[in-house]
Amino acid sequence: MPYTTNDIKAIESKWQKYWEKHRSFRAAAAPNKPKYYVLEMFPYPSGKIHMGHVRNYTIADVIARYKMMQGFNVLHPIGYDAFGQPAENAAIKNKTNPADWTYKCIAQMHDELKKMGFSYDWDRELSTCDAEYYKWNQWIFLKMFERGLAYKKASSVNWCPDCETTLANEEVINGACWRCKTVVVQKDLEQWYLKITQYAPALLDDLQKLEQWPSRVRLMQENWIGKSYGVEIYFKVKDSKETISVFTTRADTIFGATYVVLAPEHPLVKKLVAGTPQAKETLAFIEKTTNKSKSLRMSGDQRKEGVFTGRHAVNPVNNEAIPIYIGDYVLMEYGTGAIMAVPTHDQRDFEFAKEHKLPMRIVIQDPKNPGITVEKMTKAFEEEGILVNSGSFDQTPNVEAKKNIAEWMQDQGFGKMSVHWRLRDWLISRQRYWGTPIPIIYCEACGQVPVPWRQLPVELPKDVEITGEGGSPLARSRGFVECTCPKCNKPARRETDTMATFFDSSWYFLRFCSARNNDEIFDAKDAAYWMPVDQYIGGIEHAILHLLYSRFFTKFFKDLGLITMDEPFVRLLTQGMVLKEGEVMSKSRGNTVDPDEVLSRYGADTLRLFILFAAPPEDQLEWNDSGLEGSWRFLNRVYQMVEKRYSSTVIQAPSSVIRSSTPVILSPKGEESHPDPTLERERNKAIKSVTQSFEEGYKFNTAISHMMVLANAIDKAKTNVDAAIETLVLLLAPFVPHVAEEMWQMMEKTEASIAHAAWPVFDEAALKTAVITMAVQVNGKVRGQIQVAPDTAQDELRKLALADPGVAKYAQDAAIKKFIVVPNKLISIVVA
RNA sequence: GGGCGGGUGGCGGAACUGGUAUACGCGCAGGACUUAAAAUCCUGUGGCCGUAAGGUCAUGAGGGUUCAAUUCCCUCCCCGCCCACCA
Repeated sequence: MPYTTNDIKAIESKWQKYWEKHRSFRAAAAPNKPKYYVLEMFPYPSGKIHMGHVRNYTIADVIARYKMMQGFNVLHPIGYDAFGQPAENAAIKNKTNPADWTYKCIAQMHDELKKMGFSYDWDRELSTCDAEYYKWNQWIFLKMFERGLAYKKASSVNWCPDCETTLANEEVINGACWRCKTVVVQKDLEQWYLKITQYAPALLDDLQKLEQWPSRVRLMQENWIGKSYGVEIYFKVKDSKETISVFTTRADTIFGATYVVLAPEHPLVKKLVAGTPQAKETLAFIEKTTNKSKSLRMSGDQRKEGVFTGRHAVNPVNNEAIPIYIGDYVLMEYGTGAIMAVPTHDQRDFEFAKEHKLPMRIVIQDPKNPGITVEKMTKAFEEEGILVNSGSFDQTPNVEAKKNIAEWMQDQGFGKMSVHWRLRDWLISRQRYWGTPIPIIYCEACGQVPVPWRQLPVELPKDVEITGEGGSPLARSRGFVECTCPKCNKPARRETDTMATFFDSSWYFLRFCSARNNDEIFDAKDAAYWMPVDQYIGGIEHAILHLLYSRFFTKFFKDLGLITMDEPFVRLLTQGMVLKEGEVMSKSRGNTVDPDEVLSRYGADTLRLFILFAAPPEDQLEWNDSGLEGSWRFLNRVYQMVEKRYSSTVIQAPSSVIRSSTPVILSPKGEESHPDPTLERERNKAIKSVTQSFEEGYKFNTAISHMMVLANAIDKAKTNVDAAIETLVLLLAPFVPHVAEEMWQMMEKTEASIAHAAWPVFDEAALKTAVITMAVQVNGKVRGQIQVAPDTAQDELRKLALADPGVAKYAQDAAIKKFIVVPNKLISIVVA
């Protein structure tokens, strides 16, 4: 009797209740038991889960359940990344409070996750917007403040006009806000930063330890941190006491420098142009450029604008006086904010030089085009070549010269070798309400005063109206702002900015180790046992942001002596996107499939199975309704197989359901003593293949196909199938936990729940066959097949192969030049 | 512009270390059951030629190495993602 939607609903809710009642997935540290920490990137609680969540968490759940069956002590927690702007936007729209809205969403989300049957330890569930959680954000901030790692500075920052808040560099994507896509502008503001740059070397070097991360994520982080070796070269300004320091990675081209360019924001600019005829024009240019949005200014193939300052600089290597320009293509934030321009060997300089008719000089000869002149160049030559016009360095390959010239300049005092990083400090202040208050008090007499430990948490006031306008909402709460200085007891005011929400998610994996501990951020013993996270799963979009910040926090905690490991995530899996009709499923595109609808029609197990079967976890997944139907069919088939065999304890289907007319044949249990060797081989093969699919990179799609093969073999065998069915149910358990539990119960096994039954093991000997099929090729083409005993001798193989009629046709009368045997697989005969 | 992935039937995707390409599923076609349909079950299913046996061509295109190439090498085309005036 095929089960129905109602049957499946009954089965799923029955087992969900069972797991809840028995707290089946509660984890407790057990120092003598091997642990496994599986974690998915926790969700923002929007209230409804989407297919991306379902995919992410299903992958994690299968891994968690598999490891449980393998005997690991598994920690698999869940929580909510609950601070952030959507709650504020919703509050404005619905005239509610962000807290009320968020907690309502969390409750909904919680129910949806339960309906998927995920094996979470619900006792550790947490929300970052709980004061008992964000209290520790403040604690961390103060620890950083104490060590000078959290500091406030005025600078030009990224500002999203739509969100009305500042953004970190990592949050600016193509010059636009990562959340709302509004073009980001620059603003001069005093803001809080975390000194992540102090950890730049460790963050870079330790990427090597992350062998089990996708290499592209490591590469993306490497590029983001952006270490480059080069030389800072000092150019004296002619007729002045000033010196311009430029940074270059191309010391080999120093003899080709024909001008110097400063960023418009460079502090020296105003001093240099003062009193020159060019002063007015220069200042106007600076005004114009700095008002331009950063994204516009940085967009690639733009005309390079700039002006001459009227001053000259002296190239230390040849004492040439070269003009000093200001150009919009030079960025103040990188290097020294000044460059030496070598138009012949740098495309950007080349374009600028053409635009402004500046001189050029070739210093690296193109081996493919040795006679070329400056006039004939159409673009910069940026490849390897031999140095010319470079004094005593002439005729050296430029790669070699790079090092030699750098050392020589350093010896001569012309410059010093240095390293520059692309990574900037992390701007964490946000002018928003729904986040962790930054625990700082401003006192006229004492300055920035940290909130004393025992006063934590600094709680978010509830009486703030959220309007979405007019700066930090907290500034409008007098009760919040007005306070007394902890040092001198005089009236003072609180910081009204809140922390970026990425702060919250940078350490939640540690909190999960002791989620209910209110005396400490986490228990050192618990963290030592559970950490690091063995398997982390989430989207590639966090390749830089969240993963880099989490690594930074982990290193900081290690320096505090709280933990001993220096990397938080041993193994990372970045799951692919869910597409529909070739496009990413998203609300804005309106092409989403609601997991709830699928759930109410097919149940969680079918959804889980389909999602895992349709594509390897890292690849994109194309949604397909008939594929879903196929998964339903497969589960149904297996269920009937078990039901037929073990009858009685079946969920009673509603009477309205028309039952199949075929009578169920009840066979007495325990009658089998000699399993069919073919089926036994298939059974062992399935265990081996499914286990391998897990161990070799979580190829769930092939794992499922192997289970299907076993199901097909059971169907074919008809009798003596008990052992094979049992194996199939066990293999299915991590994937489709509810149906597996139900089938397990029908089979009346001793373990009450299959979730903690042992993962099956295979017998290598059972995989052997008495007869194997070998393909026979003649001149590279398969012409026949022969059945032989394993490891048959060559002579025998030769005889048998040539006796095959198909082979004989091509090889019989010909002279055999070669006879190649791939043991137990293939024979290749080469004839003249 | 730079970097990293990819390109296999009508579709999602398999293929160990170079060893019988297309596992498994979807879809499709035919059949069984049914008054009929749904569901279920059985059979077939890369293209071309052939009644068949069989032959032949196929893993983005072209070349190479090899007894043997989806896999290794060279040239090129296309798609996706990330970074991008970083000196």
